[in-house]
Amino acid sequence: MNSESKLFDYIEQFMPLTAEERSVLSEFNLFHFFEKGMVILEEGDNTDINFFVLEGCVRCYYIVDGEEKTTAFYTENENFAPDVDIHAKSKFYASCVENSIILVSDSKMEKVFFEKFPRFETLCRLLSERLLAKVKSDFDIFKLSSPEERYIHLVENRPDLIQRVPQHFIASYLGITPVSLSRIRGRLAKKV
Amino acid sequence: MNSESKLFDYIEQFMPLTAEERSVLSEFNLFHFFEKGMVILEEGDNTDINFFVLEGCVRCYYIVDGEEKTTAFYTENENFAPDVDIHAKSKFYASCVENSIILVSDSKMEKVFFEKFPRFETLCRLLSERLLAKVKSDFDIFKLSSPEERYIHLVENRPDLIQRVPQHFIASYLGITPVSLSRIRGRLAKKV
DNA sequence: ACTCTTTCTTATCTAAAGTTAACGATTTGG
DNA sequence: CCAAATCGTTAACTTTAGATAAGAAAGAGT
Repeated sequence: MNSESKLFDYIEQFMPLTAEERSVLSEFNLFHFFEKGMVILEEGDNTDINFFVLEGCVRCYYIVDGEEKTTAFYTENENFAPDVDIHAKSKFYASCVENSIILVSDSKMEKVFFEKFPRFETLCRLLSERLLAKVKSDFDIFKLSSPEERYIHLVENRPDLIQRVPQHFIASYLGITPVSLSRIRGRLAKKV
Repeated sequence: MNSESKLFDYIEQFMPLTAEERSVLSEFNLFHFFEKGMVILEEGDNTDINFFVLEGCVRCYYIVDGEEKTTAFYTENENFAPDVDIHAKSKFYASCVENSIILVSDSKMEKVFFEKFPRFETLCRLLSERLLAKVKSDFDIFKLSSPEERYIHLVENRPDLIQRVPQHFIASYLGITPVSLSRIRGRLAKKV
């Protein structure tokens, strides 16, 4: 299956696309291929940009005192942007954990599309609200849990991440150090 | 200033309201007054409900093993809903930390209003996207910080909360126990 | 004023996370 | 195929959080 049909398939989970909508989407030249390790966003970059991961895995991280601190992973059909304020500067970096196909858009494309197809605005509002609820709920669970519980939760809910992402990235994603994560894994292995 | 003009003022930060829009908003009977301590949402409640705090302060919390675990506070001009899926059941509680004026709406009202005034959909999308970015950023900061740093961050960024909310609620909001927060405050007091 | 609750602090002990450093194992690049 | 970098584990030690209990301080209700 090619990249374009993956995108159409994803959108059609929520609403069917007309031929015209497909064609306008195609004209945007949205698709970009990035190799593993490539940095697609840096601190200080312009924020009028939106990423939608069609295939692969992207890691977002801050650099604090020279150290990378991972805060998020985005995989198939997840999207992210550095900031809502398109005139701001990004505070974090993003790089590809794997070879990835990513849709890159900006507010101008978005505007054209929303004006041409207003029902997309509804879709985006719903997706945005849904995502907001998910992030809030994840945040709640994070606060309610100990590091060990957070790791268990991740293993149960995103087992793919454990497989495809190096462990020291997972550690800061869990808000702990790599050493600490290694110990937690050791403890859990003994318990079984 | 009455409650209604506070609402209009808030919306007009983003876009001017026509007389008709104001009148439709007024007809909805959105305004509700709740006294300090009142529980406005319980675990298991229907989720087709949306709260917008016009005045006062609401605390959201889970009950885990019989203990209240606070995860969020909402104050002036902040809104929240128990879930995006309006057919779900709420997983958390919400109660008023202070006497509060709250706008309570549901998806039916929302739909009527969106259909009558489509540009509200744009406003809501933008607000939702903005909020999403804020929650994500807060989550990032939370993960990057130790409990002590999180407390300092809260004191610097939401000093009002420290004043108006009992400390043991703040503690679980910071992901720690009340005892631990008390110690952190003790440590910080000595350092100065 | 007095009691009862709520709230916060303090102390003790235990458990776990942070820090640093050292050691293999694996991967990467020449 | 070797050298270098990356990645994960382990260990020693320090710091901090969790659990529990006890007590002080402040508020609420009678």
